[in-house]
Amino acid sequence: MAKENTTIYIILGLLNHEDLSGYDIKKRADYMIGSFWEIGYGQIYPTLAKLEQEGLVTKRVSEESKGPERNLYAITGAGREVLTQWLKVPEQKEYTKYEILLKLFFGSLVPVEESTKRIDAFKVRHTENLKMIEMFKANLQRVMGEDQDHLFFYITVLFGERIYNAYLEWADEALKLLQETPEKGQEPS
Amino acid sequence: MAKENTTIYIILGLLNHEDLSGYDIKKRADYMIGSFWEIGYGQIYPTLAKLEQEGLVTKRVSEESKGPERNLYAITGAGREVLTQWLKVPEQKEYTKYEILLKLFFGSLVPVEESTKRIDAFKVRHTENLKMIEMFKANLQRVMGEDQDHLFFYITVLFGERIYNAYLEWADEALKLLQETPEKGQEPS
DNA sequence: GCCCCTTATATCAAAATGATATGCGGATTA
DNA sequence: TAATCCGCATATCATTTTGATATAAGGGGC
Repeated sequence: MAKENTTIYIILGLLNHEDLSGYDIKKRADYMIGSFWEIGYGQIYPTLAKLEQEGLVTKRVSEESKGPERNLYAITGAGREVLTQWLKVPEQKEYTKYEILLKLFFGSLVPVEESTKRIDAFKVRHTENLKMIEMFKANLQRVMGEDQDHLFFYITVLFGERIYNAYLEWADEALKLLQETPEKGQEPS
Repeated sequence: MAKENTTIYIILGLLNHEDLSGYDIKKRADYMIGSFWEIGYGQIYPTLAKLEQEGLVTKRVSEESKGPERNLYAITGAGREVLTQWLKVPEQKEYTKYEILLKLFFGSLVPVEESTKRIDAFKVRHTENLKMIEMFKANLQRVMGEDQDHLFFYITVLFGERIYNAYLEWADEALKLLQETPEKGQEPS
């Protein structure tokens, strides 16, 4: 498994639906895959240049005279081929990085309140994320069946729902454990 | 929030318990935080050099004459200070990257079996991870209460348990949805 | 007319990824 | 006994990703 630029496939996958600019790609990606894969301009623009050079996408300047100049990209046959090949390879990158768990892991160095505050903030953040996901889910359920793309989108939304719920359940469990723990026996009795 | 080398704090956190070599750090990290934060030699050795240069750790060559030469690192007072400061800052990096969801998202381009095979492999992988986590949990429950470090370790283990369970539940839900879906209406009737 | 926001492209240093190179010592195997 | 393989241990490198910043045009509000 060589070190592989995954951004390539995200861009090709999005362009497979419609022609987009780099800016559009960022917005689409944030909206549609943002809950499980983040992407920045620092990856998008260089990768678009690379894809164009390799003949997997073509670039044209948008004609609309209003607003700033837009470079619109379109996928080519070769690009579609590369995308399909990638989809047939089973291997998959998967990584998670939770700084909160790192800080909790080393949490015995600081007062317990630091840890509970951290978990509280985590809860707030993911309660918000869960709310968003539930909105997506409700919207999707209304249009499901129109085409099979929606089913795949729906499946990724269900993933988000499960994960955010797991986060919140864990947070409550962790807070309860921290509350039960006597503060190193330093309290006056 | 500047671009921050998190590896620094992992190393300092581990060295805070005992002196370790780069190789030890890798093994400890894999074992203890590997389920939510991965780290490679490519980060460890350069970061150790940087930490030494900044006076946050000191290096000495291990005396044991058996086996290859070992560089043992110890945390300094300044290092402990940096670690504690980091633990007091609430902000936290958090990202997840699931290539499987990317491939499912664009899954309408390939036969449904590709997607189900992918999810099956995902299940196998995480069933294994869950089994490992349950072992950790059982071991920890036996030694809990001995010192408060175990509680924090336990809390991170509970996180893994929740997450892996969520993965498996989602996988079954997704497989069910894919099975229910007619294959683009191409079957003879 | 001025300020702020959104659109839009682009670049850069720092950090992380993932693979590979090198070598020692001990155990297994031919 | 020699050959081979594995675990320990340090290290580096190209590629990719991160996260911040630079630049600029156009539209809306005041």
